[in-house]
Parts: sequence; structure tokens; C-alpha cells
Amino acid sequence: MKKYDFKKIEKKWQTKWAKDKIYSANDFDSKPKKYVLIEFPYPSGEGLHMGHLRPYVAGDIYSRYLRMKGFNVVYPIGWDAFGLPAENYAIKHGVQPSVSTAKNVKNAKRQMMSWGLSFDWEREVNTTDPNYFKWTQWIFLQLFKKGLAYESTGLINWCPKDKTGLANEEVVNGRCDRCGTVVEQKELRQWYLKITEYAEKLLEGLKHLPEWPEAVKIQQENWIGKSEGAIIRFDIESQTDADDTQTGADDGQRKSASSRYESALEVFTTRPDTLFGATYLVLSPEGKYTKSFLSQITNREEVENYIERTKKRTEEERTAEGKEKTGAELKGIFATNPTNGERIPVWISDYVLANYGTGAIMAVPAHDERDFEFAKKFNLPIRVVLHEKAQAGQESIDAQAKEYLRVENKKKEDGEIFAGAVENGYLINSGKFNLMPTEKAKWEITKLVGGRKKIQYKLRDWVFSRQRYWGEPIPLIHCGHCAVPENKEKAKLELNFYYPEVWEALKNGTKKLETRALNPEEPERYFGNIKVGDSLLLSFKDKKTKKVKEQLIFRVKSSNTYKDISALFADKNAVVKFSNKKYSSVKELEKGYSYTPDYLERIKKNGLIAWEIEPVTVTIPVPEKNLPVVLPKVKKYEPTGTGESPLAGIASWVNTKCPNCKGDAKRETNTMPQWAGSSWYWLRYADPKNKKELADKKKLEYWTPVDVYFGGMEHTTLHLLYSRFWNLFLYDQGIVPVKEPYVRRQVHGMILASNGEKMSKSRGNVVNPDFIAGQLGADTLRMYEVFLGPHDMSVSWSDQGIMGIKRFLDRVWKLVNGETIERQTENPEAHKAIKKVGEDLEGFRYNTAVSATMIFLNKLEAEGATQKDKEVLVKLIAPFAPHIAEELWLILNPKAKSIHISEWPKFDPKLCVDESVKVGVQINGKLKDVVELSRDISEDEVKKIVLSLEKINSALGGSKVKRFIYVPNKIINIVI
RNA sequence: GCCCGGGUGGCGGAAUGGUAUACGCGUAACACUUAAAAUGUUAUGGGUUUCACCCAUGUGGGUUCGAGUCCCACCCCGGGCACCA
Repeated sequence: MKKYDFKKIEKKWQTKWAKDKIYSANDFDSKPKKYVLIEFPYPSGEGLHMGHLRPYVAGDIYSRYLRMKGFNVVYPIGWDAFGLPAENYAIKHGVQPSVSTAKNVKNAKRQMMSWGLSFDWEREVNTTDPNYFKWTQWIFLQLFKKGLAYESTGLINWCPKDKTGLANEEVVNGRCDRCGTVVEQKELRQWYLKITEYAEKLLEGLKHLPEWPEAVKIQQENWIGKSEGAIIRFDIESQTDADDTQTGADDGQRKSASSRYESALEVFTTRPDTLFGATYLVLSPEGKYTKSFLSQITNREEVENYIERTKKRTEEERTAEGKEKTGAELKGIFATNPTNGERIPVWISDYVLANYGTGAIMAVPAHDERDFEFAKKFNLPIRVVLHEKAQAGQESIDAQAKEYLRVENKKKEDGEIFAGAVENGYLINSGKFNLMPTEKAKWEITKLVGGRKKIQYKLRDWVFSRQRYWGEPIPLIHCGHCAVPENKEKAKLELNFYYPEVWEALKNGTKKLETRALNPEEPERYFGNIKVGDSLLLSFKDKKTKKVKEQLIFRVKSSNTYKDISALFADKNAVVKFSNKKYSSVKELEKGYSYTPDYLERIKKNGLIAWEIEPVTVTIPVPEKNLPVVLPKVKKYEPTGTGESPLAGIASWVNTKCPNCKGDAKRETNTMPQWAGSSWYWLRYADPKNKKELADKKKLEYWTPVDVYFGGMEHTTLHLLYSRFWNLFLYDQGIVPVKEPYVRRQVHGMILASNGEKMSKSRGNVVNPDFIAGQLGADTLRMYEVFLGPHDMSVSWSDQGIMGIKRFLDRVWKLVNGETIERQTENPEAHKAIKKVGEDLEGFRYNTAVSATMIFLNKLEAEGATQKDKEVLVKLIAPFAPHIAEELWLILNPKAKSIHISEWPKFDPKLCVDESVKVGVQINGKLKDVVELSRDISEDEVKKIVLSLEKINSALGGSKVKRFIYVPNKIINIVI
């Protein structure tokens, strides 16, 4: 007998399969298609680890099974190769990220080959390949053109270590998901994708995914976080008004005097039914309303201090402080509860979030725990307005309400003030709404106060720009010249420049400050009426001919007046912005002003005004024919940390011509996040080499949707959500044929070290799959990996346990190479095994499928195996252990083609059930004996047989049988 | 705090409301061997007064002829969200 030399066998077949391309899928094949997908890896320097092996093997086993079942299976692979590690490696070692990436890809590919994975290598994609990211950029442009990509300056999550902005989804417990650094809030210009516009569609889509795990759907649903509620308006009056109303105003007069209200604000609430219980309002310190009230309040300093304090505290500090409430009252202003006209105080507190709802809430302390905590701390009134029950009685509604209130007040006296949320209760203490059910009251009260229904989501827009080098450049161009025509009319002032150095400095942003002497006597030289936000038309003219050479629009960012040049000089901040040149003295500044004769005189007389200005540009998409926008090859990639991409410093790349006006323009320097390339890669697999479009529609129609997508739970609110969003968008544009990209989602648990801990380098407990494959073979590695436990559960690796699989394969080898017996009838054990393994594979219950093959082997070893038994056994293990199966198949059938394109064995359901079955006999539910009965025996016969059993008779001891329960082929239970 | 999972021998785990502990690991004895390894055979939930009985699926209740499985309450472990009004 030949020895089972796994090293030789595995190498041999890996080479042969690659050469014969037996795993390549044909487009438009007549066989029904199956698309099996795994999350493509990031090719890191570390290589692939156990965490990769698990889904890849799971996908591979399933693909191999489906191929044998007669499907045209595509099981593609690629590389998600943009991202920080490659860039950081490049910075450290001074190599191109593309070079280290290529090296890592080669290594990962070698690993995949050595594991016997049946990928279709002809469809390999790489997100960093210009032929690929051309289409990533193209999709971005479609989003941009539909208004779904926008630029905005705001507070975003900033990782100080990686020196880049992060999406909401990338922040976990206030830390950077990638490096664990505490995330800061930074005010930055960023590109966003309007994923919120798709919130409802993303939610709706989940309802049509019956083959997704509930846990995944629930997690996405919670992340989107839909709430239905109402927007309610509260009028705000200031102290002076309040004094007026003191003079005997009643409700009637209040209405007629409503014009006195200075302003109003809106709150979002899911419980408008509790409006009568709203005893104060709370605004977010960073929200839009707070600022506008500052001028009206009497304790401005205190409030500003609180706002400052909120800004300074990191997310972590806030969490560490727990739910201890802090806040400040906006003294001097009041809101009016629109239900009863009551004047209620307005507070600010950091428990109200600026970017959810309107950034303001109505507080109902009796029925909301957070409001209650706050009210308790600051001694604010608490009013109970809900009760769980309404009594159907003769009493009047008012009387009942009064009684409920009395009970609640009693509770209050006893110290139980908080009444709970009362989801399905009745109103009390709410005027004419008393005893109305809460659900009905929500809408009735909203109507009464002129509010409107509002659906609110927790989901935020996707921060889509990164200030790093190694990513897809955002294919946009900022043009100042194109901004001039439409803004020329709006310009408040035209300023002329004659010196090229000054003009250049203005254009490239090294000179940000423009000063003018104030001259109140002459209106055209006054300049004092230019305000922040105004546009200025700057003209560069020829000194002699006064002909305009170039014109650009600038916007005033800030404005300051100084009484003289020394005052300007004293403002260090201003001097830096004035020019890139360092002015060391007032004298030098004066020298700079001396080009106009009477200029210094005018400054001396009236002072000067200084505007911080920035060029106004129009964003122009790069024309499709100019895609892809590729990265410049440079030596330095270091992130700047200023919020600018390192690309911003590469003048030769940044400066370009505007595709619109052909004038000088600048490229957008932010790059896309790593999630961009993976948001559509499964589409590219359908047509990976297409030069004209991201993929041919016919091919997409054939291959998509993905039938099974294997991956990790950690991508649920990241990649899985993002890619659904892009797919839905592309579907709306008619580019892809299906709404939902993945029919079935299968998540895997972690592989833990033998002690149950996570595998990690620092713990020194990492099991290297390459080492195991080298020692025991890829077949053993694969089969053991799935045998460890259920695929969706975490499992612990065991070095001892894997020997069981090694022994199993050795025994299979021996059996197949050993004696072959003849048998007249079919072996029912084979049919049972085929049925069980097939069903388990369909349900991804790989561990029990493997155990079924073991049971089958045990039977064959005991009873002998025919040629057919051997063939069945080898086919059943083929998806798990493809190399040994292929070798044994060749031994069994020297002329046959590969086992992996052979037909999966069929089973006869009749042969899967035994003629007789062993049935347990219980007395009062306790097992006393086991009896073998023929399958179709009648209950009377069973009774006769069972009651004559010796063990049963002695156990009964003559007791009377009260009941005889016979569940055919399952159980017999005698009740006495 | 809220939302998902999960808790079964010494270990990984199996069980459409119907013989709990399949399959594998480990352990023990035996066979082969000068010996060891490998291999094979047998045994293996715990307890006891062992031809039998009792107790065991995180804990405590309940439904049922019968519960690991269904219901209620609680405990522990893993994951997610976290002041989202």
C-alpha cells in the first residue's frame, strides 16, 4: 500500500488545479449559477492568520459542494489593499506602498494556494489597481452629481495618532477602531456621503433578507435607529417681556400679545403625549440654539463657561463621569409650554446631543429617567401626566384623573417620584386629554399645538474623506476662475493688485490677511461696511496698461480693526496670516505699506481694517475620460496633522487645469476611506477586466446577487452597511440589477487560543495556519478547523484535538487502499451519510457533517467497504479535504477527471430509514428498558410486547397502568 | 442601563418536546513490540449498599405522560449600543 504522503499529494494537486483552471467560472454557463463570496483581505505584512482561514475554508467547502451538485460556481478573491498599514510601512522604510502591497499580495496568494482554496484566480481584483479604482472614483462622481456627496466644515472624529478623520462607525467606545487612540473632536472641512438619505431604504431592505441572521439585521436596524415622533415649537420670551406679562395677563391676553415673543425653538420628542408634563427645556451646549440666546440672558459668563467646559471634555471623560448630570440655566429667558401657556425655564446640558433631533429637548422628568436625574439635581418641578390604567366606571373622567393623581402624589411623598415611561397608559393631569390612551394622545396633542410628525434617525452621514496618502484620490477639482462669473455681481468690493509676488501669495494661501486704511470721510475708501461672509473681487492688473490679467473671488472669513500699525503688529496671529514672510518690527510693516504716498497718514488718522480672506472656488468633477486620478509617486507620505492631506504639499500634483475653463485650478487633496474600494468589489468580480464600465449589465444580471456572503460580525455596521448603500444607489441609477447585493449572510465566530483567550502576538498564543499545514497537511487543518464547533460560534483551538482528524484521514487512506468487498444490496449507511452530510453542508453545519463522515467510516471499517462505498466516502470528504480526496479518487478510478467536478452522490430516502428501530420504554418518564420494534407495528402489538417484558413487569410490580403512551418509533411511556 | 448570542462529561461539542452526553480529544486496560512511539481492541457522566437504584444539561419555579429544548424569574460568560429624548 502506498503511504499517505500529504506533503507530496497536496503540492501535486495544487499545481495541477492551477494549471487546469478547474475552478474558473464561465459567464452565461447553462448550468445554474451560484455566487459564493468571502470578505476579501487586506494584504498585510503579517500574512493571513486563523481569522482569515475560517471564512475562506467555509466558503471553499460550500463552493466545492455546490460545484459537485452541478452549479456554475464563482468563488472569487481580491485585495482590499488601500489603507494605513501599507502607508505607515512606506513611511518607515521609504518604499512605495504599491511595492510592499505587491509583496504582501504575493505572500497571501501563496498561503491561499497552499490551503487548497478553490478561488477563480482569473477574476482577481485589487482596489489599488488604477483599472479598478477608476470605477471607485467613477461611482463617487455619480454620487456627487446626484448631490449625495457634499463638503462641509464641522466637528468630526479625529484620530491624533493616525492623523486623519474617522467615520462614526470607526469610533468604538470613544477610541479609534484601528489603533485604539482616544478620538478627539476637530473642526475640519470634510467630504460626506448622504447615507442618511438612504436610511429608510436601508431599513426597508432588511425586511426582504430572510436568509440573514437576525442578530445582523437587528444590529443594522439599531444602528440606523429610526424613531417616530413630533417636532414641537416652544415660544421664547426674555425677562423684559416677562415683566410686562406680570401685570395680570391671562391666557386670552397672552394669545393676542403673542407678537411680543422674541423667538422660538423646536424640540424633537417621541412622546408628545407627555407635553403637559414638560416642566423645562434643555438645549445642547454645542447646538444651534444656544448661541442665539447668549445675548438675551443675564448670566452669560456662567453659561459660556459651561459651554467651554463641555467642549474641552473628551468623550471618554464624559463617559467616566457616568450619568451624573451637569448643566446651567439660561437665566432671563423662558419658554412657554404650548399646552397650558405655562412659563418654563430653559437650561443647557451636555446630556442633550447637538446632532440629534433639533439639539433641544422638552424635559418630562416624571416619565424620562434622564430628565428625572437632571430635575432632581437642579430641583426642577416634576409633574406626573401618565397612568398605566384607566378605569371603566361611572365616575367622570376628571374624577378618575384626580384620583390617579392623588395616588401619584402620595407616591411622591413616599419618595417614589419617578413614574416610568408608561408605554401603553392613559393621560392624567392633562386638561381635556385626561384618560385618553397614550398612542392616541400623541397625535392629538401634536395637532393641538401645531406640531408636525417627524421621523428621526440615529444614522449620521458618512465622513468620506481621509487626510492620508494611500487611498483613492477624490476626483474633484476646485476652480477659482469658474467661481468668478456667478459671484462677480455679488462682490461687495473690487481690490486691485499689481505685484506678481503678492498675487501669487494670495492665490496659494500663504498670504491670508488683507489690510486697508479706514477712511470714513470718503465713502469709496471707507471699507468699514465689509462684513464676514462678504465676497471680494480681487483683480491682478498690469502695472502700466491697467489691463486685468486675472480675477478671483475671495470670501471674508474674519474681520478686525486696529487703531494703528503697532496694534496690528501686537496681534501675532494676524502677522502670521499677513504673509509667509516674518515681519520682525513695526518698521518693516510700515515699509510694506509705504508704496502709496498718503497711506501711512490715513492709517495714523483713522486706523486700519484687516480681513482674513480665502479664495472662493467651484467644485468641478474630473471628466470621466480623465479617470482614474492616480496618486503621484513621492518620497514622503507623512500625514501633516493639520487636517490637510499630504497630497496638499505636492504642488506638481495639486496644481492642475480646470476641465471647465482651462484656467489654473487645484485638485481635491483628500483621499477616500478604506471602505470605498470594498463598497462595490463584488460587482467587479462579475466582469473584472471591463474597460468601458464598472461591469457589463448582462454579466451582473447573470452573476448577482451574491448567494452567500461569509464574513465577520465586526463589519455589520461598517462594510456591510456601506456596500448595501452603494448598491442601492447604483440600483437607483440603473447600473446594477438587484436592490440587495447579498441574499444570504453567514457570520463566523472567532478562533480562540486553547485557553479560551483571543489569539494575539502579545499573549504569545497565536497558532499559525501555515505551520499546521506544514506539519499535518492542509486537509487536516481545514477539516479540523470546521470540526472545532459551529461556524457562527467562537471556538477554542486544541493542538491535541487536531490529531483526531489526522488519524481520521489516515484511516480513510487505509480503508480506500485496503480490501474491497462485494455486496448484493445497497449499503444503507452510505445513503444515510450522503443525506446527513448534504443537509449539514446546506445549513453550514460543518462540524456535524464531518462527524457524519466519521460515523460512516467507522461502519465501513467494521463491516467492510465495496468500491461504491469507498467512492461515496471519498466524495463526501472531498469538499473538506480536497487533496487526499483527489488522490484517492484517482486510485479508485484511474481514468476519471477531477473529483471536484464529479457528481455529488445521490441518496435514496427509503434506504435512510431502518426497518426496525430501538425504542425506549419509560415508566412515569423514567427509562426502564429498550425494545427493538419493527417500523410499522400497531400500537396494540407494541402494548402486548412491552407489557410482557421482564424488566418492565418487575418495575411495574403489579401496579395498574393508568395510561399507555406510544409515540411511533420514538418512545413508549407507561404512566402508573 | 438596553439589544443580541451562549451556559450540557476531564475538554471541544451532539441532540425536529420523546433512549441526554453522537462524533472527536483525553484517560485506563489489553494486543502487537526487546522497549517506546505509532496502530488496533475494549471501557469511560457522577454516586451508591452495583443482576439494581439514585443524581446530573447555570439557579429556582411552571406547563407536559415526558423538558437541554417551551413559559416565568434570576445568576454567570461573550458581543454590540450607550444620555439618540
